[in-house]
Amino acid sequence: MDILRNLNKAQKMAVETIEGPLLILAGAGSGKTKVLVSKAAYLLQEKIVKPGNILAITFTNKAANEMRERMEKMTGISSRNMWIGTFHSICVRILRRESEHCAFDSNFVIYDDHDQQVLIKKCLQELGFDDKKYNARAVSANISKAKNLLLTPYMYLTEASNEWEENIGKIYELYQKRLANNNAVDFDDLIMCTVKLFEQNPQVLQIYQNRFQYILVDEYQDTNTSQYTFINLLAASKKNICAVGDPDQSIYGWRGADIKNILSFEKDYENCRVIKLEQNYRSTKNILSASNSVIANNIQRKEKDLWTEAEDGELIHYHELPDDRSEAAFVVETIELLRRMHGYEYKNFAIIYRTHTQSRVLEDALVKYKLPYKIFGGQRFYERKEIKDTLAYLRLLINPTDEIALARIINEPKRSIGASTWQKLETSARAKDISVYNALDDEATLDTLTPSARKNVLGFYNMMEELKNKVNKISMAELLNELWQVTGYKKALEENDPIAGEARLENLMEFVAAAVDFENTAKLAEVSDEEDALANEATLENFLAQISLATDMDNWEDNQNFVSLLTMHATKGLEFPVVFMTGLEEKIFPHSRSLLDETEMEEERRLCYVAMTRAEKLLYMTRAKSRNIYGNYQSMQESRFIKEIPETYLDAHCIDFAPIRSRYEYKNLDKTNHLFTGRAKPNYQGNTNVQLINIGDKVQHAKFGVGVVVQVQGKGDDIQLNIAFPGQGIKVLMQKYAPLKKV
DNA sequence: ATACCATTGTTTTTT
DNA sequence: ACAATGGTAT
Repeated sequence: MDILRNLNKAQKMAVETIEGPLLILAGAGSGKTKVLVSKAAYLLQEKIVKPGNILAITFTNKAANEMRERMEKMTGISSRNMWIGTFHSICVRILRRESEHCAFDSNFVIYDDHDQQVLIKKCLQELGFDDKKYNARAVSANISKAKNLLLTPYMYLTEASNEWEENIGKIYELYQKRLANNNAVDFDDLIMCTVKLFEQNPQVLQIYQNRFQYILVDEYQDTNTSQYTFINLLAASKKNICAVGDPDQSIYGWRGADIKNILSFEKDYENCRVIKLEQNYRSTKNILSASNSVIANNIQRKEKDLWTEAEDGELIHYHELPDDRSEAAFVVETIELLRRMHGYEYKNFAIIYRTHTQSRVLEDALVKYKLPYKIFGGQRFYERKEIKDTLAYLRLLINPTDEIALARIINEPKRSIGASTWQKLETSARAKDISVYNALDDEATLDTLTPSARKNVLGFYNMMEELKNKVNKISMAELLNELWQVTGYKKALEENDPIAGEARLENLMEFVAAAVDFENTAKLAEVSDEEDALANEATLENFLAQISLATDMDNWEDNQNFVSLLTMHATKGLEFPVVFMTGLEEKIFPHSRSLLDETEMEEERRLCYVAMTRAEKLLYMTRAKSRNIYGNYQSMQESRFIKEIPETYLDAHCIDFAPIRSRYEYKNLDKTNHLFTGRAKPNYQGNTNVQLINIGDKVQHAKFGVGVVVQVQGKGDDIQLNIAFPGQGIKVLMQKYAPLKKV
């Protein structure tokens, strides 16, 4: 019995307990993933459970992919029919199949954060609310909170106790209506709609209850009310639910996660078994002891005893630096030192921080030192303008009622369909109660436009109609190329901005690659999968859904060699030989917004615990005495979390200003012929105009065209160029700012 | 209709 | 410091 061989006693018991409710309290680094994978494998191989009867829910796509891969490797059984995914992806799948019971069609689109804000702003306008008092961000946070608690607009309005809440309720109500008009849902809807679907259609719920005989839930401590309800509905009949989590790692309270869900699991399920995994296989004794000391300061907590057989290891390295730039330089120099002297590789390092903004200084330092790195944060690739534009086109093709998408691209590239024309279209569409897209070829609507606008609008409409006919008939790559061609998008990129356009075109190519990849994977699945063909089909709808739910954490590739930069939240579930925790300062970490609230402070402390326990061998903690915030320097106090680590585990250093400072001031690095020459190629794409330009060179400028350099002044970062552009005279340009390219 | 400038808010964390 | 917005000039 291979599956059980490499497990300790508690782990083995957790795997073998398969009937009835089971709670696994898994401390950091206790082999949680291993247990989950083994359990799924055990069910399939030893208990002959069909893959289709297992539902495994993880917190991230990355965790889902990892589970899938490891399980297939362990058993050799295809996991294709097994439902593994995040709450969101599982719910999309269910909603697509059951859309007949819902307020939308099966080709619904998923609005991201940005689309959501745009729509809320429109609602605010429509209702005549002051968008200063009701800013879109705050409103969407409130709506999200309501949805996480499964409150419909009606319920919210009923419970509203003041004017603000009443108005939020009204906005919420209209927002839902507009979403329905656009055949769109937001992230929170995915879960809430599925729960409502189950509650209102017992016969549908029953189908899924019968199907999912075994349910595994990862990171149970981070479930919110709607997710909790979703799980409970599904598990209600068979009660074969296995929840895995660690209350000490609950860090998503701000997103509605309720730590009570895991704490009351035993009350929720009678005859529940509880298994604790307390042996840590990840970190050294010192790292573990230090982490345990910090988390012990939380009052609201179940005692837990995490231990390890590992050696003591080095003490926690704590360094105080004069400012944020020296902090960054220190981190980068230390990485390079460890790499050269102690045989670490770039991929062994993680630099982590509390907020994304902190990454900028660190990135600067990495660029200067020429280290390869990758920043993980949000959905950067899919948020690029050219990608979002393309997505808007695609969304419109499958769902013409999507007005947010239409508004985005109707005049992108420029087709002389401006704000006033849009206004007329929208007014007319509202009056006739049709979508704006349908108004585009409505005679009465067109009559309200100027002749030239009419021509442009019709041209756009016909173009889109022709593209629409090709959807799901030609390959994704063909469709994309055709789209960029006929819409003139590619041409506009090339012409308007030859320099930046090139990078954008590369992104578009990367997008094609992603599409082709999706198509291939999905086609593979179609062949082998009778049961679930619909959900895996290589359709544009499914491709878009996958993208909406994708993050750049998903494509984490272990074989690539770079330093990882990420937020503390994003590190959950990951581990690194060497971890740098930066910005250990009051107001940064713990964050200023949590200083006054004891509950929030405890969540910050759990976050600290999560971050510290990511480290296997070495843990560095750093802080700056002074930090650039909102553009000017502020003096910072040491984080309380440092004070909570007993001195016996700490090796503290304070690096003051001169003369040591120069060592950590990377500005002068080249001149002093420092020990680091940097061999690796950075994957930094930003400032690529570090090119040698001399008098007489021909250069291409984004706006002025081709010119000849007639004079070069200054040096280093401040090179000033005088360039003669035929017919436009001599322009004086700063090389670092000017969009220039040598020709 | 567009391009440019001034002003504003924005910074927690994410599917 | 920066991005996003809104207003004004072309």
